[in-house]
Amino acid sequence: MPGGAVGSRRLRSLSELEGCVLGHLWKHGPCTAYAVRRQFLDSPSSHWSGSAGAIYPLLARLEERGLVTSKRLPRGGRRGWTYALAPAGRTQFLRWLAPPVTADMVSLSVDPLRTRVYFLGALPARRREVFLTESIGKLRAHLADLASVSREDEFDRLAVEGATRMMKARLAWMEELRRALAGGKAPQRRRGARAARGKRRGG
Amino acid sequence: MPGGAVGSRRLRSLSELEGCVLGHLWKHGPCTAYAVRRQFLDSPSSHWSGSAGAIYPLLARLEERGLVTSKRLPRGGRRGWTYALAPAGRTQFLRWLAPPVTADMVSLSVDPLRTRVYFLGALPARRREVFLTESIGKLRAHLADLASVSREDEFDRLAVEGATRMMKARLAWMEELRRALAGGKAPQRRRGARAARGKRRGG
DNA sequence: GGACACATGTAATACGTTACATGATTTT
DNA sequence: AAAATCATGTAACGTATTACATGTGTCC
Repeated sequence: MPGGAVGSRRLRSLSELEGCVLGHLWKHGPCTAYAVRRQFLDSPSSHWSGSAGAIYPLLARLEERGLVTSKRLPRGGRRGWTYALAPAGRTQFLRWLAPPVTADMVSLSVDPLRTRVYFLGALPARRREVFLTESIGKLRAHLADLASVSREDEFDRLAVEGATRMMKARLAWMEELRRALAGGKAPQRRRGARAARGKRRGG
Repeated sequence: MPGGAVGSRRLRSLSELEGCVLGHLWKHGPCTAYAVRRQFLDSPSSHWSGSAGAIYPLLARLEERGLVTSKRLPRGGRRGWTYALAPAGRTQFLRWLAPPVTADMVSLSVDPLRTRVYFLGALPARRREVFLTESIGKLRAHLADLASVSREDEFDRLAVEGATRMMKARLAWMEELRRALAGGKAPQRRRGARAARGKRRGG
């Protein structure tokens, strides 16, 4: 989420992405910007693309704030730097990691599938079924992918376990949804329902 | 997610927020920008803040693209407009709503709680417990809030059911996590673990 | 009739995205 | 050594956020 102007640059708390990057540095030790990118590039369920345009400037900003330090790459002719967590960065990272737990941390983020369910009444029954079937298929595939993501420590394992549980809940929900809509009591399936609703609307 | 320059402005597909706004217009008929804002303002688990700076310009852009039409408010001296879904907007909305289901629609978005679990090893056991306990408490409160959000139609009900299921999965996961970490086999609880890990890191 | 919330915007800012431009390394 | 891929960035862009400015209605 793009942030506005908040407080004096130095004291601003970390964004989620900044926290993740600092966390990577904490967990894996000094590394290049590209190694950080790869974490996002490789993850099947990362919200961020790990685009170069995000990571390189972000690390530059973190260095400007004194949260990381950089050294020229020692090996070979490759230009570029390795970044390491600075003491101030460690402090900020722990502050970001620890309580208090804010409201936006517990609330669900946007879910494109759920969002569309709100408006599923706009589709004829046939297309709804196609949508649900396709979603369920992709959900299953994604769940299978989750099983093979790397878990380098106990906490990775626990976190992936959480992701898996949520994916399973989402899948089960969509399966029930399909059953409910395909079965007897499908809402708005009687003839003329579409036209009748159309009159209420603008276009 | 902030988008880059993609294709010619006219043909660009809708962002999630644009889809939601058009969907609101489809579902509730013509209304003011503020009424749209309220949907986000009132929802306890919306990713978007519904800030004025997001909605007013967004509706202006949609009008520019011919997806909505506006009329001056008929009632009273209040300035401002009501927006209605235009035929082109309806078409685009249905295109946004329907298949194909893309990968980013099925993958889990960022979850601040889960993100932190990856790095929970950075906290001493005591602070971990505080974090988990506090999270669980807020999760329960949020779940209670979910029970009272408005459901104006069957699809609202189904969507909220999905949100509830995911929240419950998240809660159950965190409860188990707390049990696992508090109980016997807590990782890195032996003395000196922190210092030992510290040597690996930069700070 | 002043205080206060509601409603309607605008301004400045930050930042993640795509697309592009090179340089280095490996493959063929 | 030409081609392909990996790694390191930069540029332009869109857009959500916070903060502010102002007008309108309601409540004491």
